[in-house]
This record gives sequence, C-alpha cells and structure tokens, in this order.
Amino acid sequence: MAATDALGFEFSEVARSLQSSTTRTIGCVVPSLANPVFADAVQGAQEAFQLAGYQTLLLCTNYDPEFEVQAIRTLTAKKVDGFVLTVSDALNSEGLKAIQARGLPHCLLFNMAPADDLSWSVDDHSAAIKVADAFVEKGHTHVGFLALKFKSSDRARQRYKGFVEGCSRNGMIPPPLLEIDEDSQDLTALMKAFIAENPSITGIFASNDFLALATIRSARVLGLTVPNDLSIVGFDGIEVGTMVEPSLATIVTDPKLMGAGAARTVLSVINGTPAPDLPDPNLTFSFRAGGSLATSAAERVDDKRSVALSSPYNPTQKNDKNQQERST
Amino acid sequence: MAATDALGFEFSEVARSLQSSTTRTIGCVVPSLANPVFADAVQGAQEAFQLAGYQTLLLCTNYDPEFEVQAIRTLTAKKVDGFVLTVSDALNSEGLKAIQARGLPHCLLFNMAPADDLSWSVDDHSAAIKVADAFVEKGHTHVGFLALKFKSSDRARQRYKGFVEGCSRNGMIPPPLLEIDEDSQDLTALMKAFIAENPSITGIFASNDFLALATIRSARVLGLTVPNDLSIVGFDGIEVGTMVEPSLATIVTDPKLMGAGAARTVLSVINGTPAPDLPDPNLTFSFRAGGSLATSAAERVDDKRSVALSSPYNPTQKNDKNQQERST
DNA sequence: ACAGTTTTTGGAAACGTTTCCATTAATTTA
DNA sequence: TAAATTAATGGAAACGTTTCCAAAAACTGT
Repeated sequence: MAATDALGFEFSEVARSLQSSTTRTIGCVVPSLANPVFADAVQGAQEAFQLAGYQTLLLCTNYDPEFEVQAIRTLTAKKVDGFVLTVSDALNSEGLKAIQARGLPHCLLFNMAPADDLSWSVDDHSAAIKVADAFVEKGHTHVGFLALKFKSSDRARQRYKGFVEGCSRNGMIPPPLLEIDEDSQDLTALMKAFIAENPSITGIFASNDFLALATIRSARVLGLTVPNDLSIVGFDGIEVGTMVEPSLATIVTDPKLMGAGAARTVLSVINGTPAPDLPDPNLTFSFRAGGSLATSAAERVDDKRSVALSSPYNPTQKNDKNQQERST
Repeated sequence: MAATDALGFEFSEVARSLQSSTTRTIGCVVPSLANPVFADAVQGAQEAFQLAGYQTLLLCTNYDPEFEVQAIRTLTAKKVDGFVLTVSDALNSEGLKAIQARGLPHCLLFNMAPADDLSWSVDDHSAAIKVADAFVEKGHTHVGFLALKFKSSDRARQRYKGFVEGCSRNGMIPPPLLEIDEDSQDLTALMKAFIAENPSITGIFASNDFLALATIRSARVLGLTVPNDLSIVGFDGIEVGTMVEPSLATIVTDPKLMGAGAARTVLSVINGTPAPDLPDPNLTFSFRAGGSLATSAAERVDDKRSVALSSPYNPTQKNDKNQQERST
C-alpha cells in the first residue's frame, strides 16, 4: 500500500471494464442543457447514479434526430451499462430501436413510452387539458397555442393535442396554433400578426415558461397588459415564474424528480431488482394559479360587474426553498 | 460489411481504449446543473467536445469538496483524456493537485487560475468593482452584499472582495455582508433583520441573479418597492432578468462561451496544438443597466428635484435571440 | 520465365484487469 | 509425526483492440 501511494498507482477502470464487460457508466441523452428542465432532470439522474456508484456520460442532441442516433451509437460502442434518454420522437427513433434490439437496459425521460418500454414522463396531454379547464373557468372561450420546436418535440405535440381536446370538451373555439421555428428572430412581430389574424383571442397557452415570459414581454411591447388584455399560461413551473409580476400561471412539474426516477428505474433493470413504481400520471404535474391568468377580457366587456372581480396580481409567495440550490 | 450489419457488430471502444490508452472522453466537474450558469457552461463545453469527437463524463460535486476529490479520483481511474473543472477553492483543491501532479491535461472554469494553470473565468473581482461604480453613480453610499454558499465558493468570495474594494475606492461605507447558508429557509426574515441592522442601506448587490430576483420578491413582501426603496443588482445576466419588471440590473456573463473556451483549451493541450487565447478579463463580463437600480432613495430625500428624474422602469427589450434555445 | 518489388495475409504480443487452476506452503487433526 | 485439510502463491487464459513482423501471394520489369 505504501508503494501504491508513493507511485500513485490506481487500478485502471478501462481494463477492468474490458474484463468484466461492465463500465459502471450510464449514457444520458437529452436535447440540450440550455433548457433548465433538462438540466434539472440530468442533475437528478446524475445524483441517483452517483449514489449507486455509476457515472454519467452526457450527450446532447440539440434536438437533431441525426445527432440522436449518432449519440446512441457512440454510447453503445462505449459499452455503457444503460441509458436514460429523451428522444425527439419515441415512436420513430432509430436510436431507441437499436437499443431495444440489443436489449440494453434503458428508461425514457419526458417521452411517452411506446409499447412495453419504461418511461418517466409528465402527462403532457392531461396537463394541457387542465390548462384548457383553467382558461374556461376564467371565462375564456378563444385562446391560442404557442410552441417552439414543434416538429422536433413530441412533448409540444402532446401538449397541443391535449389542449385542442380540452378546448373542444369545454365548447371553446379550436385554438389557433402559432409555431415558432428556431430561426424566427422576432417574437413580437409574429405575435402581432397572430393577434391580428385571431382578434378575438383573450389568452395564450405557451408550451413552456420561457416562451410564456417572452410572450408577456412581447405583449407589453405591443401595448397589451397581462392579464387584462391577454392572459398567459406557461408550462414547466420554473421558479422565476413565482418571482415575476404578475406571477406566471403555469403547469408545475418536477424535472429533477423525473430524472432521478428514470435513473432508479434503469438501475433496477440493470440489477434485476424490482423497478420503482412509475409515477402516477396524474401526479406528474399540477396547475399553479398566477396573476398572468385572469378573467377573460371579453367576459368583462359582457358583464360590467366582473371588472371589480378581476384580480390582475395574485401573489404566490410560497416556497423560498428551491432557490437555495442555485448559486455560482 | 453485410455480416457486421446483420450481426450488429460494433468495435468496442473500451478495448480500443485499453490498447491505445486514450478514451476520447473528458471529465467535466461542476458543482451542480441546477444553476443555469453551470448548465450553460457544460452545454458549451459538451458541444465543443462533441465537435472534436470527444465525449463528456459529467460529475457534480454538489459544492462538497469531499465529493470533488472523489469525483476526480473516479475520473482519473476511468482514464479520461482531460478535465474541465470548477472547484470550490482552486488554491486548496486536493483533486486539482492530483491532476497537476500527474500532469493530466486540464482547464479550470470559473476559477481564478493558480500559478501557471489555465482557466476560463469571469473576472469576478473587477466585475464587482464595476457594480460598486454603478451604485455610486446613482448616488448610493451604503449598500449591502448578499451571498449564498460563501464558504464553498471562491467565486462569491472574489465578488465580495471586489465589491468591498470598489466601495472603498468610491468612498462608500463598507458593505455589510448577509450570508445565507443552504439551510436557511426564509430569505424574507433574514432580509428584514439585515435591513433592521443596517437601516441606512439603499441597495443590495446579490451574488447571483436568482438571489437578486428572490430579494426583489422578499422586498415586495416586506412592503419595500424596488427600486424606489431599495435598489438591487444581480450577477450572471440570466435572460429572465430582462423579462421581469423592473428589469434586473446585473453583470452579464456568457457561461456557454466560457465552457466552450475551456473545452477548446483542454483539447489544445491534449493535441499539443497552440491553445486558444484566454479571454481578455475585461471582456468576460459587462454591466447591464436595469430598472432595479435607480437613484438612491437617500439622495432623493436630499434633493427633491431628483424625484422626477428617477426612472423606476427601464425596459431593456433587446435580444429575443437566446430564448429560442429553450423549449421542452 | 525469373528475380525483384509490392501487396496481402496470418499470427503473435501487448494494453491491465479478473478468473481459474495447479502447485506449494502452512495449518489442523488423528 | 504422518496424513489430511486449508491457505497462500504463481501462472495461464481471456476480455477486444492495434501494432508489428514474417511469410505468402500477387504484381512488376527485363
């Protein structure tokens, strides 16, 4: 032992891996860490893996299916023991098919699981229905849907589908879709055109909170006040949503928990131990009221009384707790 | 080739690594991905590595020096080709010493480089001086400093040191320090006490933007309006700072660029190619004005005229561009 | 057609572990 | 003390590559 210390000797994990054909490494594939939802999820997964003595090999696909399949190829070549992945389209992912074909342990994250695959994911469809319910409860009958990366994200599509269904169930007008691609520079101009095309909308459901905040900003530039002229609801429940004024009405999710859950699931597959229960779909999200969603402007015009009832600012001053985890 | 396709054969990277003693894997050590600064930095590094055909093995230390040294040990055992790391204290890091002793390629990130080490980092010290300048320019003479994880972050310490120096240079009262530890649940209560202890402060410099936003929220709860009663300046320049009202005055940094730079630097060390120029310290940050920093309340009391001059809301409606990178 | 050159093919060694087996040493039992 | 059992020691093989060298095969040119 004295000699190993003196020489700084250390067993080589790569030789060990070659002989034992196990690397204690898990491949983690997500679109991008720029989105805090994925960053938090990876953080959660990483913690769970580390606790079990596994390391995390991280690959970001940048929402590109081409990168996705390549990333998975790289990871199988590196002989990772398992995968946690968010793919752009779970039903048509070449990479996922390869993993399934080889029978490698894996768990999806934020993707609806096809067939007998395992997945930790938010029930986007039901959550979007809930958003439609929230709008109708405030008297809205015509609201729009705003999404980014619609093409390359089955999450956004699920949300749209659910929202359409929710609007339909409530007898609302089918929601017009404003789809932004990655290159569109100016949200404000697009919004202006969107509102011009759909002059009767009183609210917008944005497919994530960043987009929702950007929408509020753009509305402001266009001279619209939120929520008086336009109500906004977001998705994800990022913490700053509670810090802004008006606070952001949104669907709250717990990405870190999702990541940790997916990690524990894939570990259980590897070890042959009983898998942790997948989350109850109804508990994967909750609706958080906020000042950005108020009584429909249209309704207020119809019924003068309700002007007094509208509450433009609804302070949601709870949970100071998460913010401790953020600092430089 | 037909046979390899049929059998799904693939060269084993681990066997290749054993024989070539190169893994095409870089170890990346950061405190946590919950902080978007690190998440963005890792994203940038990851992209740069991927472009060069390297993968990223991610380890988070959770701000714990114990985990840090263990993480680095794991990575050396896994025979990574290089390191990009943010350590809690660059001058006293056991892990960093081990890397140096073995002569492994590495580059620090967000740490001031000791001796002849390489580092991509924000010049926290100068940036904090700039903040002091900004406060004094608005007539403030007594402001506080708010930090989280002060003990385990040499970044926060640098910022404090710089801020103290900046205040001193400008003839301001030495800034009182409000230090929050990870367990403190209630920022509002702590702030109340802090303000009671330092009744003459007219502003607070928060060591990161999240803390700054939380401070604004707490101020609101305490019945103080920002910036009229209290000016706030943050650090990092996260994008939501431009979306809130009042917009957040802050130091803007570019974590993704830093991560990518550190990645390119360590790649150049590995390949023996000339290293990219380290960033000019003065260009690693810039001050962004915002509505959260206004003329000192004290000054307005002294000089009635300036009430008219105070501009509580200073819209900073540029750069719609980054937000496209965020979506679920 | 033959010597010379180039290309192809095949086999051995090494990277650093772990597993397995045979051998030798140490211990226990009668 | 001899036989039986248990423990320690040493050496070979294997994991899947790449590098290297020798041998064989295929091409040159006169």
